[in-house]
Amino acid sequence: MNKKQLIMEKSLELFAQKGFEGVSIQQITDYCGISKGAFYLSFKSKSELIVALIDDFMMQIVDDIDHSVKNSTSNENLLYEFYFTAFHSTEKHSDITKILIKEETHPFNKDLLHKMIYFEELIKNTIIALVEKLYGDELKHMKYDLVYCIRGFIKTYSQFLLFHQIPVDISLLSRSLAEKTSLLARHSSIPFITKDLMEVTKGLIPEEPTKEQLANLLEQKISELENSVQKESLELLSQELLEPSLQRALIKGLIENIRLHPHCKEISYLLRNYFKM
Amino acid sequence: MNKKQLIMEKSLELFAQKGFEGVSIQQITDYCGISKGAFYLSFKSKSELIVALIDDFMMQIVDDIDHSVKNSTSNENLLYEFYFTAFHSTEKHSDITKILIKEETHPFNKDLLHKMIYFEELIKNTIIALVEKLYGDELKHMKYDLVYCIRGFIKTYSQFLLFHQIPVDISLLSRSLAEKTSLLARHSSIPFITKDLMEVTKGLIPEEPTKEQLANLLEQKISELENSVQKESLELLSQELLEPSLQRALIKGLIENIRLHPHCKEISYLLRNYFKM
DNA sequence: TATAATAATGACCAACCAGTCATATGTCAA
DNA sequence: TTGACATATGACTGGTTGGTCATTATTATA
Repeated sequence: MNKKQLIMEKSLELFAQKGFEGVSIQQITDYCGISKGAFYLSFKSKSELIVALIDDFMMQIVDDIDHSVKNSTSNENLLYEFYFTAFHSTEKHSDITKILIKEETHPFNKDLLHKMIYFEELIKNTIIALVEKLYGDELKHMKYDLVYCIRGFIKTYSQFLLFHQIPVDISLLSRSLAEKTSLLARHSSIPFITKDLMEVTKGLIPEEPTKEQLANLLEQKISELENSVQKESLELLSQELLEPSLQRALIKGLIENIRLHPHCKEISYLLRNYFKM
Repeated sequence: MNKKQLIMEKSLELFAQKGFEGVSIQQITDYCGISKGAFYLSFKSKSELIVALIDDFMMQIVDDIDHSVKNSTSNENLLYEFYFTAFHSTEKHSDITKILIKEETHPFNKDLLHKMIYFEELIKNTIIALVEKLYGDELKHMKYDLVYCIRGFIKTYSQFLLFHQIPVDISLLSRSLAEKTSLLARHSSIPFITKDLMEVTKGLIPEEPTKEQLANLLEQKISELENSVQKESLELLSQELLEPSLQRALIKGLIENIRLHPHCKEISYLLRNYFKM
C-alpha cells in the first residue's frame, strides 16, 4: 500500500483514541511497522499529517450531507433524510469525527484551526440550503436561529453516538429530531441567532475556488488515479470545465461517478457547487 | 494570600487559555511568582491541583443552577430563570467552564474523568427536577428526551458564549430557549432518549453522602473559616444535623447564609438536598 | 554485474516535562 | 544570640517528545 495512505489510516485510529497530542510519532510508526525516519519521508511534520487527515476525511462527511440535501426530490422526508445521513456519516467516519470533536475546543495548530472553521462553514452552508429548500422565505427572522439549532442538535447527538458505546437506533433519532426541528420552524418566534451574529462568528470565508484552481485540482487528481471509470469521468469533467459542451444531466452523472471514489469527495463537492447542481 | 488559593486562581486562568496539558508547572509558578518547589508544598501533583480546581469551582455553577430551580416560587418564569441563571453562571465562572468544555472529550486523568461524570450527573438531576416541577407527570415518555434537549441547549449555547468574544444578550437567549423548550415539551411526541438510555450513560452514581460524611465535611469547613455569620450558620447546621430541632424555615435561612461564601457552595448544595429543601 | 538513485533505518539531538531534594532563607521562642 | 522549625528555592533527574541525518538496504538502469 501507499505509505502515505498507510500512515494516514493507522494514525487516524490512534488519534481517535487519544487525541493528537496524546500520540507520538514513535507510536504511529510502531503501529505502522515502519521506522521513524520513514514517517518524515511522507510528511514534513506531525502537523502536516494532521492537516492531511482532516482535509481528506472531513470532506467525506461534508459531501455526504450536502449530497443528501441537494439531491432530495421531495421535501416530505428531507429533514429525516438529512439527519439520518448526518448521523450515518458520522458513524461511518467515527474516527475522524471523534478527532474533530476532541480538537474543536483547542486546536493545537493554526492550520488545523483554519481547517476546522472552514469545515464548520461548509456544514452551516449546507444547513442553510436545507432550511431554504424546506421553508423558503416563510421563516424570515427565524432562519439563522433555526440553522444554529439544527447544527446544535447534530453536534449534541453525534457526541452521544460516538462516546457511548451503545447500539443506537439512528432512524428513531432522526425521526425524533425531524419532528423537533419542524416544531421549532413552525412555532418559535423569538430569534437569538440573527444573520449578523452568524456573520460575526464566521472568522474565515470559504473562498469559492476559481475555474483555474479547480482545473489544477482536477489535473492533479487525474494524475494520481489509476485508469478507471472515475479517471475517465474526471477527464471529461476537466474538458467540460474549460470548454462547456455537455448537457446538465451528463455533468451530473459524471459528478455522481467520481463521488464513488472516497478520495474524490472534495472534488465532487466543489464541482457540484461550481456547476450549481 | 493563601498560597494554595493563589496557585488555584492563577492556574485557572492559564488552564482556561491553553488546556491542562498545554500548561506546565513551571509556567504556573512563574505566573504566580513562586518557585517550582513551593508548588509541591501546596499540591502533591499536577493532577491534585486540577481535581481541586474542578471540585471548588464546579460546585459554584451546580449550586447556582440548582438553587434557581429549587427556590423559584412561580412556574411562570421558571424556564427563563433557569436558562438565565445557567448562562449567567457560566459567564461568571467562564474560566472553569472553558476548562470543563475543553477537557470533557479527553480528560487526561481518571480522577478528573470521575469528577466530570459526577458534575454531569448533578446538572442532569437538577434539570430533571426542573422538568418535573414544570410538567409533573404530563410528559411521561418524553421526559428524559426533554431533559437531554435542555442539557444540549445549554452546552451548545454556553460554547457559543464562551468562545466568541461577542457581547451577547443573555436575557434574549434565555427567552428564546424557554420558548423552544416549552414548544418541545408541549408538542413533541417521538422520544429518542428514554429512561433506560439515560441510565446506561450514567457511568457513576453520585452517592448521596451519609449523615456522618456530611457532619465531617461541616466540621472541616467550620475549622477552615474565620469567625463570621457563615461560620455560626455552619455550627448551627452541624448541631441540627446531629439533633434535629429547628423549623424548616430556620434551616433554609441558615443554608442561604452559607451560600454567600464562595467556598461553601458544595456544602450548601449537599445540605439543601439532605434536608430536602 | 556494476553503478546510480531511491527508500528505509534508528541512534542521536535539543527542548521540554513532572517531580525531587540538598540547600538557603526567614521566623519564631528561649 | 542561639537553635529549632517551617518555608522557599532552583539545579537536577529521568523520561518523553518532535525532528535530523549519517548510514545501510533495496531497487532500477546500464
